[in-house]
Amino acid sequence: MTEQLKNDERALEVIEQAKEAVISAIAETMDLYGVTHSAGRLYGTMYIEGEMTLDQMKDRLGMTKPSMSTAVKKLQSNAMVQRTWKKGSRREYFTAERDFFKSFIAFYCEKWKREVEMNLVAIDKAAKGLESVMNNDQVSRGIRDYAGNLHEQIIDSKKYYKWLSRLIDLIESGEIFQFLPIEDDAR
Amino acid sequence: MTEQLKNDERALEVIEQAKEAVISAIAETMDLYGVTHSAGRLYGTMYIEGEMTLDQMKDRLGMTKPSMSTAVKKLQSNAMVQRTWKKGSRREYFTAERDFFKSFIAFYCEKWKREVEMNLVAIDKAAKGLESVMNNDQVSRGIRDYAGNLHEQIIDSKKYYKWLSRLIDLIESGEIFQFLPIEDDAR
DNA sequence: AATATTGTTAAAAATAAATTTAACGAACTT
DNA sequence: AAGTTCGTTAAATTTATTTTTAACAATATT
Repeated sequence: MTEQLKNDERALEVIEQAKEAVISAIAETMDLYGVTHSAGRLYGTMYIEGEMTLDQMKDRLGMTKPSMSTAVKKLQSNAMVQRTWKKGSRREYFTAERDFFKSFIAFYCEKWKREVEMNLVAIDKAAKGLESVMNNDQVSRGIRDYAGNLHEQIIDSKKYYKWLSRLIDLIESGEIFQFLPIEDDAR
Repeated sequence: MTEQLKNDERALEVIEQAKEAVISAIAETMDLYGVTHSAGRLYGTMYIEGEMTLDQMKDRLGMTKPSMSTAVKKLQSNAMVQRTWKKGSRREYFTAERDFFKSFIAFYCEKWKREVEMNLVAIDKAAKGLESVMNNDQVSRGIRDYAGNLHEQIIDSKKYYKWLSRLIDLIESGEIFQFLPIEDDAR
């Protein structure tokens, strides 16, 4: 083996370790937010390796094709992975969203929207029931007061959901980057 | 049974349903962010019922004390629940953070900080390895270029982590409420 | 038309996570 | 000091989730 080949081999090993460090950090990070570890690893791998097919994924991660298929679907549903078209090929290629700002926006806004929606519906439903108790003078004072206190508490929490809703708008519209610009000095 | 008692009973039933709606919505919401369903239910219950002991929790949720103990610890670690002191009592009382803004800040900033920290460490480590390859002229051109591209990609991603870091500051300092005030018109 | 290739679905197996039972330990009470 | 109360820890159990194996459907290739 020539000197050159040995150097190249060592270099490739170093590169693999570098990739591994980044992929692991991404996977662990995503773990924090309820993404399964292997979906996180897959995202990290695609982020580093670029466009991949299901077969490439299964070889790279040492898993089966069905699990790649489901993991990729999950990531697609979070808008963290997109399917890409390759003319002439029947194969499906997938690309990780490389712009973390877009991933951030898609991931959080999606969840926050569901949070706002679900809770406002529940609050309105609960508030109606509580109001019917509060306004029924056939009911004991103590119980009506109790309903009144609960009512006040849950109505008050709407402030938060409305604020969250405006935060979503601020982020989705990109307006947030006026207050908090992306800086370019990443040394 | 008197008419009054029947009305009260019905009213209490309506109140229970109202609570249940709110608690379920909170639990499902927290599920989205990787909090287990029962920890979510516990938080929701404490949010609605106020201060509780472990024994009250286990009775209310129909679970055992050890699971309440661990769930409450998890919630405490997210700053979503605080221990409260009761003079004269040896018992431990716990209160859910009722200010959702505070919960929001504690929950996300905590995770985002870990995300920034972990990834910046990994990136710096990876970048060092890649630089050693890029600067080694004993290594083939193609491999050095490959390392260079990876290097550029991961260094570029630091922009995002730095931005996220500034977002954390903005939120933790409360400055964000200047741009995005809490509105009080929650009708 | 028969055979590959590619991706998905469904049931089974393996793995991981949550929950309980049981036992312990600390702090108070008598 | 002996007995209680309250909370935690550790092992065992249960439950839920992930992963695989196996079968299938769709599309292309021969």
